[in-house]
Amino acid sequence: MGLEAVVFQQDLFNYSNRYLYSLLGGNSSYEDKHFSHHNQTSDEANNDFVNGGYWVSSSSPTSVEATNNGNGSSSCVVDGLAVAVETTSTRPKRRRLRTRKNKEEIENQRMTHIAVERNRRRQMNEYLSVLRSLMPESYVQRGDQASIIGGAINFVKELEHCVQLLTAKKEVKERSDGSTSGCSSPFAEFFMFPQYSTRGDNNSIPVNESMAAETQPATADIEVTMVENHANLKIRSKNSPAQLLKLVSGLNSMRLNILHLNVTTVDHTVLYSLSVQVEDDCKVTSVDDIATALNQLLGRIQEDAMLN
Amino acid sequence: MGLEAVVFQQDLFNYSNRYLYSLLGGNSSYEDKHFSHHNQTSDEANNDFVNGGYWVSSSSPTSVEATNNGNGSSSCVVDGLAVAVETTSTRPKRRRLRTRKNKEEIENQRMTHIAVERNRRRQMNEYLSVLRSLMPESYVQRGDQASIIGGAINFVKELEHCVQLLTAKKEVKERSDGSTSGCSSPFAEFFMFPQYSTRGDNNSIPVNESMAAETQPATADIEVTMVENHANLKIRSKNSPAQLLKLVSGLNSMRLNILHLNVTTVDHTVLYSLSVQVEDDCKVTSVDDIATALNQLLGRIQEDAMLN
DNA sequence: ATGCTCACGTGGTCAA
DNA sequence: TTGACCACGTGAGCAT
Repeated sequence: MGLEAVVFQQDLFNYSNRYLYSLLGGNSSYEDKHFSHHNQTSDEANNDFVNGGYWVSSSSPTSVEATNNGNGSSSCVVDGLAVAVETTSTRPKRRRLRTRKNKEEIENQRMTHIAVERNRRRQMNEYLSVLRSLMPESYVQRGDQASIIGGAINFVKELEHCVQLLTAKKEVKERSDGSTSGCSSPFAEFFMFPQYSTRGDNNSIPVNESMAAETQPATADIEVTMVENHANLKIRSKNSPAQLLKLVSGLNSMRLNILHLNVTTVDHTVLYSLSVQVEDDCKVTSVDDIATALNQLLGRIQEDAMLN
Repeated sequence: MGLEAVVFQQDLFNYSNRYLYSLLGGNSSYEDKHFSHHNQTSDEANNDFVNGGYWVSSSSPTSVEATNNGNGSSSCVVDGLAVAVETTSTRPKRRRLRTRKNKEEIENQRMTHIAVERNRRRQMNEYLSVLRSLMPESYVQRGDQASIIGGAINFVKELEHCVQLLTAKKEVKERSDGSTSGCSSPFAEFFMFPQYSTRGDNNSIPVNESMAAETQPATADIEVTMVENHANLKIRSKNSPAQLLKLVSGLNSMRLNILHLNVTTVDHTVLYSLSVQVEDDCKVTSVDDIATALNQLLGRIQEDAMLN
């Protein structure tokens, strides 16, 4: 292998060799590159067609393959170079061996670098195609990847606008007008007359009649309303691990049968909104009883979270 | 400037001049490059800030401008090159002129190409930053541009889900009849490509590769989609006592952290729609794994309900 | 021919 | 050191 001869015929340019290599490897052996690589890329393409339909993010096998192919082609090219220069070099062999190992390692790193970079590009394109797939056609006329994310911008704006509109319409249906402007904490606007509230400025509820609540502090915002044997519960609290599990378990043991449940998490605040059926053998039947029981339950859950 | 001397000390390689030039120009003479080009790029930047702020998808004006600027800067460079060639070459003058013109033009095109490409990259980054700016913080922890569009995928899904929910709620409020194009069973329209389905007419998925699913029958309609470590789960099943409790418990023990959960009950059919975060120590990471685990979990829950 | 887009290989840089 | 990310310049392909 005359590889080393080429590399060290001039010690001056430590880097330019790499460039010459890439030059010749990139230009003269073009068909070589497109042979060794095109197989790979077409395989990838096929793979993506099979997997991509179902969105499986398996990136590792292809990258390994790419590395192998890259090594194969590169060594071949370098051999070609070596023959031409072998006649001109007269260096001792020791240095050649040491430096050869060095070069090998550098080549190795280089190939992994190439593979990694290729992977990165591929993942990006996968994401782009996914993003494109879940947008309506009109937002992405040009398949251009800049246009895709441009269309995503518009689409997100549109969706947000849509959500805003719908929630506004829903809000205006409930006639909860006006008081949403100064709500600093999330979900605060969901509570009209909470039995328990963590907010200090407990306005709009001047004399809360839930005297039972005063014996223990509020662990969360809790609002309970009831019609016949159906109750609507709204709970806003800090999130904690397994909170939902314990809450559901507690309600279950309280003989409150969950019909609808909606939990929404924003940052570390979570809002539970549920409608439950008060079973016949349930011990707590009034709104205040339920609210108190909920407050105790959430207090226990919080304590649990503290300990763990 | 010793740059050109290096470039033309060998006439052998017709292309390598370009490469060596770009090498030295790109690496060693960093400040040089940033002298001649930076005027241009900064002008472009200003211009794009004016246009880009308004979201005008006009790629042509900027490109034209880039071309002009590229001409100016490139001619400068080429002049420098020409001087260097005069001293070392001994060719007749006619050819020199022709080739010089040729070289000039090629250099010209090259510079415009560079400028265009640079513009393209810049525009892409602008789009990315815009897209990032209008997403909540939690969707884009890592400022990575792959993560940005990954987060955008999640965000779009979440928004779409939200819209679907709101419109569905509005619809169901106005009319409770199941006239949605012949869907006999409720919630059937929520499933696009379920991994498990209780419906016999499993059309539109001719050869689903999830062979693991066939080993056991579907206990419910289950659809899992995933992006990064966020998964969206849709489950439709028959209602049974404490089903939700067991489901939440099961997900908890599977290290699937529930971010959003929505359960809706109609008659004896219940639809769970939840978005979960796949924790780092989770054993099931692929969509099929999760779907299979869900199917098993629901099967166990159903068996439990049978016995009690 | 020209413009535009993309994939590629590469060097620089920042953090673990 | 290593790995991840990014910007860069460059050649190819595909449209106008």
